[in-house]
Amino acid sequence: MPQKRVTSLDVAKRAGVSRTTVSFVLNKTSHQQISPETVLRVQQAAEELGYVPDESARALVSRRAQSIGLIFSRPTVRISSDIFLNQVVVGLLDVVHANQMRLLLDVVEDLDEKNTYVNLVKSRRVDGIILNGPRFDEQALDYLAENDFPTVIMGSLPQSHFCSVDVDNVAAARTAVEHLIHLGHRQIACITNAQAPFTAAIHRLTGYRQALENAGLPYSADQVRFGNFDPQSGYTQMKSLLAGPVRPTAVFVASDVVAYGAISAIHEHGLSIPGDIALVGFDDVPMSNFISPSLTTIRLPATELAVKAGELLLDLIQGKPQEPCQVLLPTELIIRQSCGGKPS
Amino acid sequence: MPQKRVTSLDVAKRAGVSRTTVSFVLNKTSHQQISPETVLRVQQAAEELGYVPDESARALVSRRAQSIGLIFSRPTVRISSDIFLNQVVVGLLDVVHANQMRLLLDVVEDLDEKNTYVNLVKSRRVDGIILNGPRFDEQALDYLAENDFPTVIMGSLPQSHFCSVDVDNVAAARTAVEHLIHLGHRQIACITNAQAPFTAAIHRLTGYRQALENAGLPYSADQVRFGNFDPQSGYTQMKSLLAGPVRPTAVFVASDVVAYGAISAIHEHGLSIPGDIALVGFDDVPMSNFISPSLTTIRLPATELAVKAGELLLDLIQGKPQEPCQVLLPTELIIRQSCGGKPS
DNA sequence: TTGAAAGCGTTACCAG
DNA sequence: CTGGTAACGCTTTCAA
Repeated sequence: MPQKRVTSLDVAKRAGVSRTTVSFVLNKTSHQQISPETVLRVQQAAEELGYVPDESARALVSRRAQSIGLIFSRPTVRISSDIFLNQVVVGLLDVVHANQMRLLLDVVEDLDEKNTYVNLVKSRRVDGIILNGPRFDEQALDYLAENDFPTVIMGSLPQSHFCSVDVDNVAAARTAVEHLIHLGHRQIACITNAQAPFTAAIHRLTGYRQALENAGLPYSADQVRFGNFDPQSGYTQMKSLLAGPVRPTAVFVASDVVAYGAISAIHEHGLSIPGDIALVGFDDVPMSNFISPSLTTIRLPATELAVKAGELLLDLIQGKPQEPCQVLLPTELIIRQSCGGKPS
Repeated sequence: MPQKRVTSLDVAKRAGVSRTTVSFVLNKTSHQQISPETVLRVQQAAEELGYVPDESARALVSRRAQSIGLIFSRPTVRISSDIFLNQVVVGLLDVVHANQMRLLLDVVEDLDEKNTYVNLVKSRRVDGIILNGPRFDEQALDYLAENDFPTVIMGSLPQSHFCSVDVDNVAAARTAVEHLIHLGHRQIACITNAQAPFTAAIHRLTGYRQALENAGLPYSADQVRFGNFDPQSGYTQMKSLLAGPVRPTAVFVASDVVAYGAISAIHEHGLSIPGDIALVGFDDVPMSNFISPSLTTIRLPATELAVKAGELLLDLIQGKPQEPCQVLLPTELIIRQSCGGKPS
């Protein structure tokens, strides 16, 4: 007989009070004044019995699931090598812990209408949702918007009125490419972090283009490739770039992890970094300081973004008026060895 | 007025039937025979109204939370750079999706008694638990054992009777070190993947020791360091190893990510890999094929482990008799460049 | 074949 | 200050 449940009634009996009183004590419902000794008796009884309230029952009546959903908007395969996500989880875990809540994790695959986060919302399993890495074609969000369900976007979705937390991807990418330009590079290629539907990919690409154009350099689609979250895609796209008619002297890879693959392809081609080709990444994931060559990159405050998103969401859930709702956190160019800006 | 909830009663009214019928239709309770046209009418009504049952209510009465908990037994900081976890999440997500369940993520920090998974269990938030990376001092598990709550350990916990899914860490580590020995190395150091309380760390260390002893080589604690899940620890411990009196010609690093740090330290010391020092890792995370030098390592079937763990857990939850409950999956030595076993 | 009614364990209102 | 009692939305037994 597993799970001999302890209910609030058991606690009540043991403490010689009613269920109501137990509830008041355990929830610190201070409206009602309860004698200190009763409080103690109840607490003791609860302690002895190892009583923990049933969350389903509590959720049913309080209309609070006491948990939030973290949704990754991408196929599961694209999660396997994206270390960036770990930092998001860590940040969110901290926030939910601080608020006695729980974290539910899910994924929405390409345009998968069946298993969307809308179900999560409608079934009241979560009190709010954080959508990570939105795509332009995000459609299920409309429902959330109409019902103004507590939602925070991690990333940017133009023309949406959701609360969001992000960095200025355009500016950050521009900074990365400008660094390359200042170093004297003129033939600069770009491998994005993800496919086109992902907003961050387009924004970083835009930054790349702006930097080129500001410097009077031509932008050519021939020098652009789309990565796909993992090193393999970086490897493949870099190969493709190297097979082209003009070899770039520098590459801006809009994701560190994708850059690892690009580095491998460059080495395999017998070229050196930064000697033959300079490289700037994006994200500054924990390994980037340790690989060879160490990667010059844009630091993204991943955990802070997550924490901010979590806090914003909790405010939303608690109905706190939250107006300046599009938060941008700063990025930073971290100069290491991969573009020769620093002694090797 | 956010969230104008649609209840089963609304559906019933619209379909011109009772709540009972709605429930029967939607849950395919085939015990009762319902006329096909009624079924259709109900389904249509539910569809039109966008009805999704309230999970709290359902959980309360059915005593099923329809979700499982994935618990990482380590401080959150130790999650940030462990890409291995992503694969676990991916595998589990697949399993829960296939079973209309959800995945709840949590962490238990060092000996943190307050916020343990026991609460998760007692509050009925999850129907079962997967504990990833157990420590020897895991104490909260006792409660689960006593109440035989559905639990699967990812990793090994000696003397426990829980279902578990793991690889043979001892044998795998032995294989890795034997590879080094066959290559002619005699002075082989070891950096573990984690601190001593983590069972996997000790098991891999044991494999290292066995390989040495089988080959008649002396085991010396001087040649052993404890990593801590991240590249930084690998870097630090490798520095410490290099500062010692005897320089190893090979190092077995029981985690790829930790190995990245070790590689960096070796390079910084002006030594080459595999020329001066050969390296074998453990895990075969997605980047290891792309870094320089590419890492010879033990492939751990991470996703498969997770899937197996998830399936085992679901069987347990559904009360299916599950006797051969300690599953070991095979590992494989992947030879790349970091120990010179393969042309560079 | 369908419907009425009784809970599931909690919170919260309203008397005592 | 404390204790009945009515919800919360669903499933399920039992009648009709």
